[in-house]
Amino acid sequence: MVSIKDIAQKAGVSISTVSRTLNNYTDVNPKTKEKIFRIAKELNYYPNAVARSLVQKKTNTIGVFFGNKINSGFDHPFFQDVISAVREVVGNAGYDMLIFTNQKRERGTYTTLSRERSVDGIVLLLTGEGKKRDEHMLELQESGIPCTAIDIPLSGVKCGYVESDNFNGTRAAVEHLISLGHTGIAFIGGDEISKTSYDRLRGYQQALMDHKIGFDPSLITLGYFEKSRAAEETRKLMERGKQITAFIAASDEMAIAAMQTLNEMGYRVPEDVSVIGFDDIREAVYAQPALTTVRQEKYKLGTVAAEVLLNLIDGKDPICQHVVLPCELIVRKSTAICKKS
Amino acid sequence: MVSIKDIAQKAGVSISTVSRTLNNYTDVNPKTKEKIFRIAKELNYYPNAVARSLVQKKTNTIGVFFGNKINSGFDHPFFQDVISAVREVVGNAGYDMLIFTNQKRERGTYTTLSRERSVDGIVLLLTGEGKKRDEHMLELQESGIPCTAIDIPLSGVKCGYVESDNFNGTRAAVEHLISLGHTGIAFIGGDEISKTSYDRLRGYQQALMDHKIGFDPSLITLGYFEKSRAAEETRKLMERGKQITAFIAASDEMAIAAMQTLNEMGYRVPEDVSVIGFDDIREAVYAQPALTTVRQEKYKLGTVAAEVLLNLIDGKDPICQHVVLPCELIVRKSTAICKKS
DNA sequence: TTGTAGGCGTTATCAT
DNA sequence: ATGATAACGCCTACAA
Repeated sequence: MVSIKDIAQKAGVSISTVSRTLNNYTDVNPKTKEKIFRIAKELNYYPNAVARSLVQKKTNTIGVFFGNKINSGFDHPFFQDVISAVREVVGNAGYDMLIFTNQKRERGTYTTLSRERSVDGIVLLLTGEGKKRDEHMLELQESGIPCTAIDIPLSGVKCGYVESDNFNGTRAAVEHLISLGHTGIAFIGGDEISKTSYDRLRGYQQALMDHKIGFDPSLITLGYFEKSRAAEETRKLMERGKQITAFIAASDEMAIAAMQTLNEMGYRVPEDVSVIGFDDIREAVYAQPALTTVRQEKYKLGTVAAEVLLNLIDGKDPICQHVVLPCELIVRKSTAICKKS
Repeated sequence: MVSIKDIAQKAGVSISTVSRTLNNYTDVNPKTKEKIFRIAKELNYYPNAVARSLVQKKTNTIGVFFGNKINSGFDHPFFQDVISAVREVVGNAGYDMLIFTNQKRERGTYTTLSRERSVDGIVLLLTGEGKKRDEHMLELQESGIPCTAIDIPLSGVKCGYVESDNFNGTRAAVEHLISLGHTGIAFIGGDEISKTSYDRLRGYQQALMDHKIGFDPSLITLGYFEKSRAAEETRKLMERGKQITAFIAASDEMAIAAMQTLNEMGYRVPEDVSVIGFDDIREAVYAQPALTTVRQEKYKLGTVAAEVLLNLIDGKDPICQHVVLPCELIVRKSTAICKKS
């Protein structure tokens, strides 16, 4: 490995002169400057980012935490667009992305791992249990490490988070069903720990109340964003003999699972039962029938999360950042007029 | 930031003793050992990976290069599974993953960027032009940096590459069509620079020759793995009035584009024209009709690429590594018996 | 304009 | 069993 020391030696100058030259300082004699650049090229020199980071305390690296479970991170249909957007934004700002994948660490928390690696900021892309606001999350918030998350309410001077307007999202979904004459609307929620799940449930309840329908608690269930759970809950609900003519699920994957289950049970979608999802993942278009759903602006979520993070790093916005992006109801073929009404 | 120096001071020992303790050296007094661990915890100490890397010349980091264009890397339906597998394997081996996203570097080649970051090894996940064996690729091969690629024939002591058996893949696809009575089989290839494209074309030609059908060069065209190009070529081919009863495309995305175009032109798939793709991406299942295709073991490709890389890093396999994985023909609904035969 | 020297946090090689 | 001390490659006052 060739270092600035080698260049200095060959050029007959000190290493500080080389360093200044390579970093485009102005106070360097044009002649020596040129000489140094020439030798650097001859020797095929490239700077050592590790050494530089050690002294500058800046790695030009954004850390990314995915959940460790399957169907999270790269596998997750929702995060694919998000991470792609993050990549674009931080890349243009001069950062590389470090994905924390090392499994050989026992004591690792978001904070310790980030500090060990000296990343300049981090993005949290977590699902399910990972979203719980546990001690690790609290530690992170107090750490002072610039961080942004999708869908996780982080508070702290160097924290930000971005989410969709989940409340009005499901609300619009319910309104759509009501306008089609539905009143027996079941809800397959997410979990009991995430704000996302909570807000979607609230939107559902609000819409029903707005229209004086009132909600039957027995029509509300949890699918934990898993296909199998959603399928199971769908079956249970239908077998209970309630007057259900429509389903709203807190994710497209669960909605698709619900449609499949309904099909297996002999119900036709949307003739017998309407179904609405949430997210608008790619599969939604290809589903049979094409899924009516609430679209999240996934790419935008990632873009904003990255931009907020960059601001946090640059110290531009010391206040807590919370951005809510609008959703859009995408009507496809899985919803129709309620016949029983 | 608390360092081993601080611990040493508080414990009344030298920094070397602290270092030894923290790295679980045996030759350290149990008492002082315990004391140091206690203080380390009190002070909330965590090691600085950057400093360690500087002296050890090992970063425990695998670099990943995606193409910079859209529809590559995270966006690419093919690479999603591949990268997910890579992540799994290198993570279990104790590595984190650095995605090279920084766009603020002009002079960056695979080699210089990798050296700057001192990554221990790299994975190349490139598409289209990125796969060209240009000077950057040659530089990398001679660099001695452990690297593996998907679909790019790398040669060099520290290089490996993994690919599917593309030749026999398209060959099986053609055989399937021939068994259905087709003889007018058009081929929408990839590009003229990648080995992948070349092998798939060869497989197509071989199968035709094996069955004494002979191939009409005018039925062979290039779609460059782009939907729009594939659609255009499909239209051109059909309008030329040749006796085409089936298409084979070098990717599912192109095959789906071909199906759409055929539909627009008034042909029914598979009744009038059969279509086969390559890859078996998720969309293939949802396509209308569901696409018959040649499946690549995407997850396996990533697993093997990562494993080969780890061996290369550990110096276990100094010889050039080239792994070819079998493909499997997945027959769905886009192929049917040829009526005109 | 250039050189000297100290330090970033860690590991590693010697002694002791 | 423990402590000096010298790297690792780079940056940055400060001095000249």
